[in-house]
Amino acid sequence: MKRPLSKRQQTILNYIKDFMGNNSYPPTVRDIQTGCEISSTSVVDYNLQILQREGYLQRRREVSRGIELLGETATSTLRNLISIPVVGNIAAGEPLPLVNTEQWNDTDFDNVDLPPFLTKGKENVFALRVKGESMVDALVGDGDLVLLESIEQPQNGDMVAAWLKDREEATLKHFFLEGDKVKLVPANSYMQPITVAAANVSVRGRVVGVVRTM
Amino acid sequence: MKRPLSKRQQTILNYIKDFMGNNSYPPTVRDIQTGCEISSTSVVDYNLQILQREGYLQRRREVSRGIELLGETATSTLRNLISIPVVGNIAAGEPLPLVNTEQWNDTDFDNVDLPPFLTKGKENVFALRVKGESMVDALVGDGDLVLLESIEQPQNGDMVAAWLKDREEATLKHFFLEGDKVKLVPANSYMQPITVAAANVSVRGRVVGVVRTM
DNA sequence: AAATTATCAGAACAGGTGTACTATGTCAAT
DNA sequence: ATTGACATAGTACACCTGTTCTGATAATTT
Repeated sequence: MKRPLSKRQQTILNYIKDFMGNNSYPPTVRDIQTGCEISSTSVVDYNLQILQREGYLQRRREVSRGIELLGETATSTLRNLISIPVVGNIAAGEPLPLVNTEQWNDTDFDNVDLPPFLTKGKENVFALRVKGESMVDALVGDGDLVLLESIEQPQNGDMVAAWLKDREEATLKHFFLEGDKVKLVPANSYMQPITVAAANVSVRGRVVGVVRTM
Repeated sequence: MKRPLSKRQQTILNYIKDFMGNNSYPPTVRDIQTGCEISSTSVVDYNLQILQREGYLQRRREVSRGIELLGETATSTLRNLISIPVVGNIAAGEPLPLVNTEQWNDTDFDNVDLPPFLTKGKENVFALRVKGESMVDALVGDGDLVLLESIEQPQNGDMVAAWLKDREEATLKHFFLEGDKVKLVPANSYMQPITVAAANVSVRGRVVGVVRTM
């Protein structure tokens, strides 16, 4: 039905959302032009036409800032919500995606809009979509959204998203550094902790929340 | 503190509110002019300056439609979060609280503000705070917030919050009506389903989401 | 390779839009 | 009647802004 959007169209759409979140009025064509570093207003107009044709937004002809977001996009624009990029999946057999913070505004990703209390007001929060049932021992199921704070070094007790190099396995566990070893404790206390060499663990982020819809 | 507004200023303020309710972008000076049947743009500008000075709105100079409503006006117009009452706890040994829908607005409860996608846009959604580890087989842990839609009769397959009368136990399970019996299937497929008499089950709501912060 | 489509670049135009300026009117206090 | 603050009118300007046009480039299909 809906054809996939080009990268530039994604960028524009996310810029509009971001703009309206900050400003309470929509951007002009030229706001979008400079904001997305596009060389011509006609390119913006061209892509806005496509976004309109594909049903992502509505435009009022000849009306300045006459852009109205449609669908889920609309509800998300408004304030009090923090837009978080869903940068990839987390699954047992797949490596955790590594994402540069700089890219986050470049909007190559789907975004979810969440209230601030879920992200603790942190800026550097991203989300991973859970695939499969491999995280049930962390009380996280298939399709759940895991909110991760990008951090340098986890504190003992933090729940982290970790990649175990030798097992080639992603996991969500409580993190405890014990010398040159790391003890990983499942949230579900019925399960056993595991202990591995610190060099074998690659931590991608600290879990700050989990969101499930059904 | 705030001086009373003149009739014309009231008219303008209401027109702006009305306009933004219909259009998702603020009006221009000339929109206000014609909408309020004012003969000159300078009159609009003059009164907008006063409305700004008195704190009713904010203007961005040189920006078309650069009007931002302040105060209660703002939050009421742009409501993007849905306020959900946390009506009580859900724990293994405690009965599920029974709450009248009418009371929800009466703010006897703590509220959480969530984005609409978490509540599927339903009106009759409330939340329960999970106490204890008894719901781990539904992938729900201590402190999680369970979002429930108040419903008449669950559909087969819905995850529901149910009270088992004989066991005096609250539980979260997938619901299947099979004749005069009800099969309750845990989300965690490693656990076994249970089957009980339909008369023994009291369903309080359908689970539409789970939210966890840590 | 050729043709077709999708996308981008640059410039220009016409009308939209915030603002400034001057003049006039209202109305209460002096 | 005079004053002075408040309010309104009309007009004009300079910039903003959506749109259009022509042409070029990249991606895809034939």
